[in-house]
Amino acid sequence: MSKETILIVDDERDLLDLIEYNLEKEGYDVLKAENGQEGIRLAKKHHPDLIILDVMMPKMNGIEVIRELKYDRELKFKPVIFLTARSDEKTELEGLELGADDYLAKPISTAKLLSRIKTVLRRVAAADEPDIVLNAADLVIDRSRYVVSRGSEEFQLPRKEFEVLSYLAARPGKVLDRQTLLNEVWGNNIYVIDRTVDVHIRKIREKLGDHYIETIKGVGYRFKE
Amino acid sequence: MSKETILIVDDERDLLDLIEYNLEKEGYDVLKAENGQEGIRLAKKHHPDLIILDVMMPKMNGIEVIRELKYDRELKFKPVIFLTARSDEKTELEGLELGADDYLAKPISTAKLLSRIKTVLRRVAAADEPDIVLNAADLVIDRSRYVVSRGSEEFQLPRKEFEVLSYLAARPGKVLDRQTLLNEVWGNNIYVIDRTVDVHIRKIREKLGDHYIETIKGVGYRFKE
DNA sequence: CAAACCGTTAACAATTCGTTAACATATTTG
DNA sequence: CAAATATGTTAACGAATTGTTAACGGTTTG
Repeated sequence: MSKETILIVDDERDLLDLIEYNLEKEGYDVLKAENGQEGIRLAKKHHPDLIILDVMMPKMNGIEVIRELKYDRELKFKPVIFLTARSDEKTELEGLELGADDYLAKPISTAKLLSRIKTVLRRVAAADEPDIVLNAADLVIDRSRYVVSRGSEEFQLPRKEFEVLSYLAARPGKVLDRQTLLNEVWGNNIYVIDRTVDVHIRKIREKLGDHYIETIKGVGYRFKE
Repeated sequence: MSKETILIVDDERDLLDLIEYNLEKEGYDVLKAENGQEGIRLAKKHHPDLIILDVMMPKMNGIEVIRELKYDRELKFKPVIFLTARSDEKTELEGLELGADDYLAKPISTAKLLSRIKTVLRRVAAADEPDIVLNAADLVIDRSRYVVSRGSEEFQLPRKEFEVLSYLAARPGKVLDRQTLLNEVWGNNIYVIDRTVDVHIRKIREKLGDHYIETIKGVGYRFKE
């Protein structure tokens, strides 16, 4: 098992070096970025296992960085630890979908940061990330191409339908209720009526046939095993 | 056209930091290793574009590092610049098949090192271009002449349009979001709004027809397979 | 030095997608 | 079986995304 790579994004060079020193001592590979743009670039290039991100930065702040990273399928699910100087920044962060993320108030304690890092990395290691190409029933779901195919047939599903299908197909046999689907596909704090899920399921069935997704009445939906 | 990554392996921490400082100033990504083992590990993990390697190191010297790297398919042809303290070390190195490599005598001059790095990287970049002529769909994309042709028709695309088309056409079927295109075609430290991509796509479609590049709404663009 | 060209941005138009609401149908429960 | 509850289905609206055009400044070219 190779060392894990951690990307630190902070505009204070001193803090950057301090964290680097401590993380390297713990055996992590460290990437440093002094601004958001650079952080995004390094993240896209090296796919770190964890990102430590200062919320308050000139030009592009941490929240903007996160928004940007969420567009990248490879990085969307990377865990992030936010560094916040003021508690009201924390409030602002709660508006985002944070997934496996965490936050830490400045001034940071090195011991606390290390402890958080280990916790987050352990949690992520346990979670199984879906494959880029998913085989489910007689379908091939290719996330990098955004295409669903069955034999030589190809289906172009709009984004939400594609994501709902992906999520279900990645967990065949498992019944997922609407609220879970909304949390996982839409995000934790987007407020959308749960019947919206039904409509997307309907559209997926219309395109692919209705024998892939089963309805478990009173509970939710599941992808046929 | 992203930044190039350079791995420095040297047991002198001061020299390591000095080189790092200068390379970062020049816009390279820098990885540091203080011994051969660590250097090999970082090389395998990050696939740097160039390796700067001290010949004289305790435990595992530079020559052993190279022997090890030559076993790795991915790293076998990576260019290496050796730092040698004595001229007889250079003699020893000439016994190896070094390919695109180079030497530099210690104590090193920063200016000279930078100049060598640029030369080596330029040479590699020229040889490294996957295909000078790219066949995609019914198009022939000639990188050396900057011409796109379909049968006997020839199209002269401006540079950015040409590069966007090339990048997409080299990865048929793959959906590329705007940010990725900006990073890869424009480069990482260029600040351009992502809608600029749309305009270039539009112009490419205008010239070649709109059946080559598909829009994946909410995600990005892809070249038709 | 003027003209042409290129890359970028901004503004507006067109389109698609996501969501909701409303009604229909199915299933469960008392 | 009737009522209550849950899901299926459709259509329409609005928001989000992309298409398209034009203009501006910078650079290259004749």
